[in-house]
Amino acid sequence: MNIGEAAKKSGLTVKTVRYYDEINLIKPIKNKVTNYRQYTEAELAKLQFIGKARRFNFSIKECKELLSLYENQNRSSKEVRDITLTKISEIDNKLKELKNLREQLSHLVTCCKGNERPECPIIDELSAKT
Amino acid sequence: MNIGEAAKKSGLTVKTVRYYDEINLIKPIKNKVTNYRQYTEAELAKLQFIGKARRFNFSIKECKELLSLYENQNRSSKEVRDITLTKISEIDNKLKELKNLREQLSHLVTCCKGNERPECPIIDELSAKT
DNA sequence: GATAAAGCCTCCAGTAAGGGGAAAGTAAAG
DNA sequence: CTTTACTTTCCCCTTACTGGAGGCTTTATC
Repeated sequence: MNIGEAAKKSGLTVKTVRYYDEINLIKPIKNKVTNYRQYTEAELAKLQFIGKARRFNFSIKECKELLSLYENQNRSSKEVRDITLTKISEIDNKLKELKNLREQLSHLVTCCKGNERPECPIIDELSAKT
Repeated sequence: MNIGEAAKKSGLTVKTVRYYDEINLIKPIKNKVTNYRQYTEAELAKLQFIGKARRFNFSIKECKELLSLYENQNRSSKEVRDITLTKISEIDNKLKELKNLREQLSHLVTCCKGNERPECPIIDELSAKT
């Protein structure tokens, strides 16, 4: 199938699919005459796999790893699980950081009257030394 | 003061400070002879302000807005508060998204034995249609 | 005074993961 | 035969810097 159909069926954009070719993630064969990319069903499945993994917040590099495990029938499930656990721990760190930020910002907001006057504890805090 | 001192006192890197000059965020005067950037105390204070705002997850564009409010003695605190509220709501969206991801990933992990066998519910899920 | 180290300068390239758009070839429909 | 839709490559743009090369200036050491 052509790239448009592959994109539609995988829920990715044509640009994205072309990009995945460019970075050697999913390289379809090309029609020698038209120079169009030709995607097989197996390649479509991999595109869908990548799309889903990306939605799970895996980076392209991690997607590459997962894809090679996906293609390796002799993989150990431990390898996949370890990558996933690492990702979860990254997410946990990000969550902690964002919660902390949220708390500080919302504290500032409660201190700020939010009126037409110039006195503003938020600006004061941002201006404070240290 | 020279850029190195300004960087150190603001907790930013020299590269970053130079970048802020390049994007017209904080533009110091330059010594005509040596071509060195010369930072005043006021500019240092702004660098510190930016550094803090960046740590609060404000984008450069938002920092620019906050900085102009910081410099405007006639600002209304409402303007500052509104920017901050918007930022909090962005953080909330990100939090929701990450929590959702974490839940799904940790569900997958509990389903995966993580042993030497190839059967892996994580890969299966990533391979699943839809 | 010579030299070396540190600090500063500009310019170029690269990051992640594509998006936007131009110019040109190809295919399908009316 | 023409229009429209699809595809191609190419190049620039995004965020917020970071790293490095090559070349001045200043300071410290011998």
